[in-house]
Amino acid sequence: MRRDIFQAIADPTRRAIITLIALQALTPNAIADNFNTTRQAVSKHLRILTECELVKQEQQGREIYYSLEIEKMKEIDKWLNQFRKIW
Amino acid sequence: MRRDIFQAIADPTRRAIITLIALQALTPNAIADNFNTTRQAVSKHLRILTECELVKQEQQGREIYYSLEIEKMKEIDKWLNQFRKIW
DNA sequence: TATATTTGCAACCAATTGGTTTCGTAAATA
DNA sequence: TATTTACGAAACCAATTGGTTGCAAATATA
Repeated sequence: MRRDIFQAIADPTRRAIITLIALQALTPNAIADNFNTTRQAVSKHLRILTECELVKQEQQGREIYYSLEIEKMKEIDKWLNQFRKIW
Repeated sequence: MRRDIFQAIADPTRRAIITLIALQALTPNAIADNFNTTRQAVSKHLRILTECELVKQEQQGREIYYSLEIEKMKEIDKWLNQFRKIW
């Protein structure tokens, strides 16, 4: 299964999740509350984000807090570098 | 049909095409020669890239030269800005 | 004029996607 | 202990994707 950061940010809901958890760690339910979607749908997005290491988890009792692996975002920035020489 | 720049760069072949035509305008056949794919497949990728205005065409006789709309690439950079405040 | 080349476009196909429903498990609470 | 809550995972579904084949139009060449 192809799973890279560019595919991860292709989905608008995932981009919104990324923006959301960039500021603070949130549980799947808390994330779902911010969108017009179900907890399960968010869960699937989180799995994809986890698989490409864009997101890290922290278990706290029965809750799991998700937050952004900000370092990974720099990979997009790195890819853009080749175009910075032009623009 | 959803068609934005993030979805456009999700495909690795399209990213390679973008890199290729960033330096020089090329025809679909010339682009296809660079990959292990057919002219028609490249053509479909070019259509997607054109639809989200990442690519511009220039007709020259029966040939069509495709080149990168470099300004559009800045939209990705713009989206990354919100994370630059953090990293 | 007849033929070859370059291309876009439509039809089709298998694989993947985003989503839902359902289920099982683990932790908190009554 | 029984119930509720939070969650991941699996099965399933419709829509989309990347790719192919085939064709028609336009330009170049013999």
